[in-house]
Amino acid sequence: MDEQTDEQWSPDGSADVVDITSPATPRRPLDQMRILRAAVDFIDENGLPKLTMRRLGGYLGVEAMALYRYVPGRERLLDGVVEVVMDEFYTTTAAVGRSTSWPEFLQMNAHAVRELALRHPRIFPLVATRPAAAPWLRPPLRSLRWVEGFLEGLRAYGFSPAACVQIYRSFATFLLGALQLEVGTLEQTGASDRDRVNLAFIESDDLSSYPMITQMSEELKDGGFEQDFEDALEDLIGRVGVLRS
Amino acid sequence: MDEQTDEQWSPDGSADVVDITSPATPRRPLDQMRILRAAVDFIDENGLPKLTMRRLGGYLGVEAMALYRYVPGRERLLDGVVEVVMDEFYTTTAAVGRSTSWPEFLQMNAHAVRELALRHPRIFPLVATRPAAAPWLRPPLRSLRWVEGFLEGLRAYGFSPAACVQIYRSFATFLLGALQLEVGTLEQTGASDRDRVNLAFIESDDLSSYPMITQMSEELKDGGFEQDFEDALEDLIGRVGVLRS
DNA sequence: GGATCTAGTTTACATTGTAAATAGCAAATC
DNA sequence: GATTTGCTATTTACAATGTAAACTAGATCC
Repeated sequence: MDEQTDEQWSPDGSADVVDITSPATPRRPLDQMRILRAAVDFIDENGLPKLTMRRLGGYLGVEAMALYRYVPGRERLLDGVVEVVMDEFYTTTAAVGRSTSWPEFLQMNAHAVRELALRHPRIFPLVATRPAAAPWLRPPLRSLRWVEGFLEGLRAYGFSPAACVQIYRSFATFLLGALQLEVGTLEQTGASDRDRVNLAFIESDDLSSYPMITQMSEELKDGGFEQDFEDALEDLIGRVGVLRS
Repeated sequence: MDEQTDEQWSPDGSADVVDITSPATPRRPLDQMRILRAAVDFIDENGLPKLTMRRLGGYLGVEAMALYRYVPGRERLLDGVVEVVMDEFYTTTAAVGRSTSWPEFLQMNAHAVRELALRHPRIFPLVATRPAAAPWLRPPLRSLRWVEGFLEGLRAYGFSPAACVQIYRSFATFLLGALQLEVGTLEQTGASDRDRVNLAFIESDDLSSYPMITQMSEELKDGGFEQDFEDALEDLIGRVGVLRS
């Protein structure tokens, strides 16, 4: 199987950089960054469980073992994927800078993280759960550079150092909860498809025995993640305001 | 590997049952519940990555394939693990019932979930991230029975149906964020141990280039999860109070 | 020419999840 | 009693995985 796919890399060359010799080979040599970005794309397209070293190799037109020259192993590769995504996030966010008011600053940052999560719904769980580089970094806000900028921004708005840290933490908690929840519903069941094998050992999923749930099924049903997010964010901002004294 | 065992069921009826190796059961027939509980214990002790069908079999004194008579596969087994843990949670929580006031009701429930997370720190991520039975169930509050009781409680305190649902959602978001974060730090690095291979492709973890972080390193360092949890909970309760009108 | 390095491939192996066939053994049937 | 039936666990088997080690084709330098 694994048809190995005929190299869909356009051999366009286009390398008019300082490169001296002939670009005879259509195959650009591998490098760490290219592998990591390919992994990001691959997971976006096919999901984490499908990412194997061999398949990622095939995706890059290369044997699996070639990857090991640039990446210590699958586990570290996933760490790298997280860092790449967070870097992308950082560069698209750094421009936000100090806009006008601190509430707006928080708003924009929150929305930027949400967009990240929705742009990479199958990677976000990794961002959310992998152990961070430093133990005090709190996922999903785990890029040192980003945190630096965030704290700097808050400081400039007049918050005390202690308040800045507090805000960072609340912010992380809020984003992790809200986005993990939202993103989790996008990935519909993935592994366990609709074969309803008899694992109903504990509770019946017959709703008729749950009157409250039945009664509120209307309200429960509509997702309303966006609204929830905005509400909770608004609330967080309100709470932060108190810290400003 | 897989030592341990050496199967000494004596074929003759020699009565001395002393066997040091297998901990509890000499030879009771398997059943689904026993397997699931063993899986819970196993993950608690050894962590999810170490749980393989063969090892779980060995843990129960049985070959791997024996499990397949009672469980459709590894993926479903993990679903079952989640359900077992949530059931344990439900039974220890149901007694809480309506205590005195709704703030206290929320407090006790929140603390119960936190205790669950801290009692099973290596299982909580499963509870938090596996797709739930119904799409509107929000992890980690994913037991129908529990949700029913929760809504019932809130209703009895006079909240409107819409408010109940809203509270359920905020509650889930808060708990998911706070506990996932806390539990995540307990499992220190797990996969990637301290071999600092050169994956520092993007950011240096040299703190000297991050003045804000350095400046606030004091505040950042201490975990303070307990305090964060209580604060955020208090805040959530405050917000819920507004919904009561 | 060689020698050495570089970047990728081949081969190999232990471990995984799980399908299929098999064996042990109790109760049921003759 | 002997034998059939049914359940339960084991054995065997296989494809897929991560990764170590050996190998190889080309580029670079003496």
